[in-house]
Amino acid sequence: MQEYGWLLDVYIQDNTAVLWIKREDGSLIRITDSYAPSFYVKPIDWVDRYQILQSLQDYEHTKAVAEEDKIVSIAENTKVKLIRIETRSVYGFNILVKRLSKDHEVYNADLEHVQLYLFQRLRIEPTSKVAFEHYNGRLLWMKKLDDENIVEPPPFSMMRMNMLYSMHKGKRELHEIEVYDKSSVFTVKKEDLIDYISMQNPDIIVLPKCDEVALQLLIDNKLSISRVDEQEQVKRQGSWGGRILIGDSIIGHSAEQWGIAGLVERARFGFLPLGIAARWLSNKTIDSRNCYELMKRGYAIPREEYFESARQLCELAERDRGGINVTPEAGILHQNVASLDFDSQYPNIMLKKRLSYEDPLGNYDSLGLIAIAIEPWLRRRLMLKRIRKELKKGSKEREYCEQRIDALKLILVTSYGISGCCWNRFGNVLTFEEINRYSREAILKAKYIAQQRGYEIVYCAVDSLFVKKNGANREDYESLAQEISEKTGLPMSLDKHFKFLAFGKLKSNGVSSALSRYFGITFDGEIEARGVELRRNDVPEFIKRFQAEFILQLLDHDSIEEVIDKGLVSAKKVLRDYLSMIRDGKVDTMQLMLRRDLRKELDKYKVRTSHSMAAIQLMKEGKDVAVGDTINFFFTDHDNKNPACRVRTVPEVMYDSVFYSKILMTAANSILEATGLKVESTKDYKLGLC
DNA sequence: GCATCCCATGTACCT
DNA sequence: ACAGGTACATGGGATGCG
Repeated sequence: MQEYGWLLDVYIQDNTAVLWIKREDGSLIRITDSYAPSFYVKPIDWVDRYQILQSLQDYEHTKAVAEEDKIVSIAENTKVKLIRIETRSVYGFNILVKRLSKDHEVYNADLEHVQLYLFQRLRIEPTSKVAFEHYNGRLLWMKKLDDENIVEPPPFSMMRMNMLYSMHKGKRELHEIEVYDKSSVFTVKKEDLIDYISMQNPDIIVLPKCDEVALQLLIDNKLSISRVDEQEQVKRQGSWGGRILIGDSIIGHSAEQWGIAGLVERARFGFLPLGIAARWLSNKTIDSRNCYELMKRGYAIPREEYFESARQLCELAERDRGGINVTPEAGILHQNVASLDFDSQYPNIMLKKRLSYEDPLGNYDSLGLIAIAIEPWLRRRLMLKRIRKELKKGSKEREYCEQRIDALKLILVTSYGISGCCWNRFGNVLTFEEINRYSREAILKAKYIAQQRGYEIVYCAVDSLFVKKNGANREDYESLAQEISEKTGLPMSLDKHFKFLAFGKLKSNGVSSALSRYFGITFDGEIEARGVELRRNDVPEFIKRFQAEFILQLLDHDSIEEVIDKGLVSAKKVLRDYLSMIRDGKVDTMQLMLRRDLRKELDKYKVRTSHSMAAIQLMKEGKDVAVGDTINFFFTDHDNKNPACRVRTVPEVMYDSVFYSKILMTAANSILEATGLKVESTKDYKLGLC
């Protein structure tokens, strides 16, 4: 009987492929499929070939041995006679690969088994909508159904939880679990958790420090997880018994930011199970897509094919340069500025110029590996952007759409980033440099065209151009972008139309302005900022709120005269209000917390940074602190000689009002300095302080 | 002997 | 194990001062 559903998870267990499918009625079904792992080996000569074939004939681990013609290098593209070894088990596979790879080139040998199964046998991306049939739980056939135009993600349910610990006889113990439901939070006792999970029956469970916590939970609850390979299952691919377990912070985003839609997008691009797609970084994810595309085309995957030739230093200096930029004038308030951006500049360059690892200069017209891997996804992202325009702001559909767009953006940008990276199996520095060269060329051309049309260049960086012209309106800027698109062959569009815009001064020398540090207000009345305090994650909420308010009060006016007359006055009032709030000790300490990530083990810190000191305090209180944790702390005595006495993690002591006044002033000053607006003297405010 | 400046270094965050 | 860039604290040594 034919059934329909979505491919929730796939993994290899006990030498069998296990597929979990979420059916349309919401039920979950587990189906198995046979899997015989295989790889290739290249004989050195005919004697060697004979020996390999002989030695494997009746070997206990081999199921079948055969010769096949395969392409083994993207650079050469010619077929080579390889020996294909099909093994009886994952164990046998590992033994044979280890033995043969000592003296031979082996192929398809360093991919995960689930990848080999998906690429060679199932050939359907996990999370896809599928039609299938099974007999007694054995897969008979499965077909991918098209759901490419549906913005809504598959109906996978997600549950997010947080662990609360308590101290018991000097030992840290899991006490209860906080579970986040759509809008509410409630706690579940440890012993009730498994019942609760069974009741809610989520497909995806999001939990902090996924692997350790998940394993411990399952072991604590004696849930048939004693077997080593099941523990491996959880650790390596984040799935267990039809549920996907992922960490709460995934590749730079939280699980919510990705959303199921974003994760599905990543899984489909990587041709990977959701749990793996959620934990693998971009290099591996893109490698996965590359390998799939190559295997589909008759390639055997080499262990490494990274290319970098030795070159003269002067040649390097000439070629290996990043994007150019024109430093903006700081200290003045620009009016009527437009920012024009090349859309997906790097991916478009790679495609248009046919640049790829194997053809770094784009000499041949054929589609290279990079284009093969990303072209469909660049097109898909454009389609999603078109769909987004039709979706209402704040609607669920729009959010799904945006999650997909963001996930693809990361993949596309990263495919440029890894093009010349030595960790990339197929990487080639020449390709990377050539992309940069075209990027420079394009932005130079854009600059030239804008100047020809009488626009003043305010700022120009890798893929964006800030221009202004007296009396120019939105349509003028749009047609300029249009012209640049046509002449460079790379799509460019108007991003923001600023009423007022200012660039931050470089803190190090105070003169030239900083790259990518600006703020302004658009004609839609929206504040836009890059790089300044209010955009920084480690700055206290109170300071960020202040700076946003300060900029709004200063710039939300119709003319520069009004900014000077009214804006400056009301902004100064905001500054005074916030300063007195700090001075009077009225600010909620939670609003003054700095957040900083612990990026290595505590004992590895050479410098006693404030957040590492805070982390030590937390540890002494019995909290568990680990790499990757975000430390929340605030300053109680910033100038204390002893770094350990400067900070606190819990708001039991009064904050250091001098310190917070100082950074508030800095946040205000960097705005005023950037605009060049004269305040009599910022010392005035300091007087009010002491 | 102590405060202050200078600067390399370490660390984290942003685009 | 994406690249490239900035900001800013720390702490040891140099310098200044009494």
